[in-house]
Amino acid sequence: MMRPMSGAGTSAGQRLAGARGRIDKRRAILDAAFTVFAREGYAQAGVDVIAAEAGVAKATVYNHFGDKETLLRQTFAALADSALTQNLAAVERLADHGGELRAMLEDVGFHLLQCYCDDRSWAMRRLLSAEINQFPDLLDIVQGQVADRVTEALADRLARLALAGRLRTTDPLLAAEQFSALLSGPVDKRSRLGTRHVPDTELRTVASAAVHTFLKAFAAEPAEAT
Amino acid sequence: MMRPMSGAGTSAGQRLAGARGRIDKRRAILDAAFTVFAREGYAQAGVDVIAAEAGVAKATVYNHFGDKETLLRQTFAALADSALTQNLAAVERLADHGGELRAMLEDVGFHLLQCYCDDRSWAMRRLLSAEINQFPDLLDIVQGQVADRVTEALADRLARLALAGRLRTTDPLLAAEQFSALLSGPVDKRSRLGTRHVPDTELRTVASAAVHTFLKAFAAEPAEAT
DNA sequence: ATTATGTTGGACTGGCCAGTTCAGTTGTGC
DNA sequence: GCACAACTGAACTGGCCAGTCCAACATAAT
Repeated sequence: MMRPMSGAGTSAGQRLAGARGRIDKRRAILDAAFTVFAREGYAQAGVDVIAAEAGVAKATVYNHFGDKETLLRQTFAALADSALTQNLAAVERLADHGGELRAMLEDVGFHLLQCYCDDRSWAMRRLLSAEINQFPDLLDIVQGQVADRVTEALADRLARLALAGRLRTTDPLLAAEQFSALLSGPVDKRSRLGTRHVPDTELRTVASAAVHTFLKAFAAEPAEAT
Repeated sequence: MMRPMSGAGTSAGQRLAGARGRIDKRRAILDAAFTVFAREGYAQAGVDVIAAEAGVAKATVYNHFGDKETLLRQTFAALADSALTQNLAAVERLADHGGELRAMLEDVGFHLLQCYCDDRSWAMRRLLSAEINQFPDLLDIVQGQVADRVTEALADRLARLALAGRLRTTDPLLAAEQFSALLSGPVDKRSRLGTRHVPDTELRTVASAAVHTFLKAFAAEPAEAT
């Protein structure tokens, strides 16, 4: 029938065409797998359906991943990887370049919330919840490789702000945890487990409220009026 | 074989024995269903297995609930009902009887965390996450009937404290949301999606930290040193 | 006793799906 | 040109399970 991949591959670069085609298919399968897993659940998801979604034969899926279980793990690994990058980028906005502290915190909070509310992000958490009993090791991939590192990175930044005298805290890790909690907690209810899309303006409102409370607790100055 | 239910039923009250036996079986099935759903997931859970766990024939399950889907819904309804009762009981500990505010908040926080960390509570949330795509209405049962009401009740209590001049806030609902967030957020990471049991001492620590931050933001007095 | 209702175990149907196999195709490196 | 590796489509096996049906049994009310 149609064989778009190989055709497209050769048009781009002949020497890499074979490998490129293979790699592209791998990515296509991982993407399709996540889409279908997220939509139907791991057990419900048929490998045939994933293959169709990826535009690939079922045998090719088994060729790349061996069985459904490792396909799930690889899917999570790929996902966690991209989530980590995005979250760290958000945290890195928190630097001590003399700007106004409140605005900076709100900015970081907003971008963290955007990561948190991303469709794929919600789908991943739901899938993890669903399969945690059958595959406890998935939790290590997600929490150990992503959530913990992000919190740690955030704690680092807060510690430097405390050292610079702009925040007051003896436990930056606790501050980071509570900052995250103030962000994600209120948004949890509003997004109905990721079912409802939360618009950016609402995210900014939540971020602003979170920072307001956070600064009352941790600001170096006695906290100005609101 | 064995027929323990009817025997136990008649020993209690002859007239109700039939009905009682039936009701007991209904409860047994609901309990078993939740156990198995939680352990294996909705799709994976065999109705035969649930029946066996309940000590009942498979046909009896269909007799009571018609099909697997309504069994799931009834299971959630029963669960949400009991969760609501427990949570409201925890919130009601927050009354304005002149006691020390901080201690009272820590007490409420601790008991809310106990509800939140209960095994069945975690299992319910995981199951909900897993099946939200196929059964979006389950969310209304859980969030609409439980979470929202609890937050509302908490907001009521906080409003009365504010009115009595013991807290300072113009938005008790926001305060309630942030209080909940400061409690559940830090515990989320520690409990590994309910996989790990969090000991009471740790819950007290988290509650104490949450109240500490909360009071810095919302206490009527400028906040004493810690 | 009889009737009605609920329960039981077991057998049975129809459908779904992971994973395999295979014969045939395509593009690449040499 | 040839050999090689990946890919394809399709058929096939074996296992699992929701939901139904049935003949026999228990219990309560009349």
